[in-house]
Amino acid sequence: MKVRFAPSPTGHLHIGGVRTALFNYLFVKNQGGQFILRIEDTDLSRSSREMAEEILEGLRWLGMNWDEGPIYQSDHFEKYRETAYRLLEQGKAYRCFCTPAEIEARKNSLENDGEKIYKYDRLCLNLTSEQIQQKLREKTPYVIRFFIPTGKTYFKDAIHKEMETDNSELEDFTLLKSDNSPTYHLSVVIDDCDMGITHVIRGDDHLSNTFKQILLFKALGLNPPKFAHLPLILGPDKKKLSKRHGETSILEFKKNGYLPETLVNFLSQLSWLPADSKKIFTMEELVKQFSLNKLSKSSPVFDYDKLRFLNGRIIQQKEAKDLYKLLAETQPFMDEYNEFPETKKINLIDLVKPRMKTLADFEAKFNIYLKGELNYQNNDLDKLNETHSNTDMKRYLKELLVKLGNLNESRFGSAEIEAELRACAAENNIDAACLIHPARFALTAEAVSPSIFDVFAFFGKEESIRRINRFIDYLEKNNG
RNA sequence: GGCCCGUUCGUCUAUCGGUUAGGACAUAGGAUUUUCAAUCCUAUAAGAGGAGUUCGACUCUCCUACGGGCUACCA
Repeated sequence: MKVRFAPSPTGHLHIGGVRTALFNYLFVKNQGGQFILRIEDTDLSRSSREMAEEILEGLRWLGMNWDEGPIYQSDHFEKYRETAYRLLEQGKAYRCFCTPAEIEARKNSLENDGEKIYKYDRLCLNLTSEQIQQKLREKTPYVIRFFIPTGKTYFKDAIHKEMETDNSELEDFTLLKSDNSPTYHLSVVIDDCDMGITHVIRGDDHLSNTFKQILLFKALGLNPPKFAHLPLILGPDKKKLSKRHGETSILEFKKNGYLPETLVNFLSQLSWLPADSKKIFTMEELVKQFSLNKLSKSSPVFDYDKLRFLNGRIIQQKEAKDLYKLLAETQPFMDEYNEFPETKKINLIDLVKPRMKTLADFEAKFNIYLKGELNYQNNDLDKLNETHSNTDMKRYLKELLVKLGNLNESRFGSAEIEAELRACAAENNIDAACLIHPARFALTAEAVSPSIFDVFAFFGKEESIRRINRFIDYLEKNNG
């Protein structure tokens, strides 16, 4: 068995394309076959090598390694041309000298039986050989059109079941453009055949095209592969998710701090439900249980909430040292922390990771915990003031400083600090919260943090005291 | 306009003629906690509408509505 993922490098690799690649991958690995990567760059003017590279990078990042390729269609132009001319000689295709403008005009104006014409009217099919020779001598540009035979075309789609159309619905589509380059239909059919593709798994947007391609396969005396058309992913607005939806390039997700496992798990749950909806699966586990006929036919909507949820869960499950590596690889802000010891950074990651939804979320924490960028003027302080006056905070924090001062640097651990703090609260006849909340804000300038005692321990005695004093100074300078 | 595909909680989905229509995300409440997150518990919430077939339909058929796709010398 062989499948291919065949993106065209005319834009970024978007999430829909990734899903198509993933389902191809899961299917063929489950079957023990090969996954081939083919770059459909027949439209030279719109394709670029940079985009192709980006597609490869995206697939690699997600862990979908291909067994063959990348194969570039632009390397096979000669073959496509030959095939088109062979069909021409066999009378299965014909030259068309009409310009796009002429065809457009006829489609718009001509009506027979009050019906609007929506197909090419086969004007050039009736050209005599003299007329054709004349046009060729005049060097009139032409395209080669496929002649759609009469009859009906059937195929069985793995997801949509039986498909059928009357060939009269189909247009004599172009095989070879006037610049001698092939159209998509020609190149896919030839390549799918040459590469021995057994299953074509692609988006629903190709469902109608399939009839044309089957006719082409048959005209060439070839057996069409099996087809499976995946429902298209919709954006939150229920429109097809595509480049139009903004930053949907897969690498954008990487940049924004999503993990490959997140995308793979999330995407695998679109149109399919891997056994346990609670579990996070590895690629291997997904491969094991994948089956094409368990896919749903309807279009799923892309849900960012769920994506974030999954990403947060996966971050939590990761070891801090692995997260450190991932951060270093994907998040440029990490460069600003080169002078900090690695163990310190890993400790911080361990401390804050339960609250992180994306790798990018770590940046704010690094700022606060390592760089010490404390901006006291924020809403959190206002909220804090609702229950803790500045005067009280100052007083209690000073008491706390005394207690902390008694602690030996070597005994500055979470449990010891908690004991000291609670003792301090008891002596002053106040709730521990009256110390904890101001302390949290003094250390982080935030109302939310990991366990405050762990935060103390992370900073160590010296830095903890420094930060508290800094906050006290701030309070003294601002409204006493 | 024509042809095609689709339609179960707000979202992703389970069910493959007989279920109190299940789970997950989100939302709300509770437990826990120093805060938040996490975790655990609970709640809210669905078969587009209409005909048929059947003892019985979310499941099969048809119609309508809605959504999407295709209708290029783009893929």
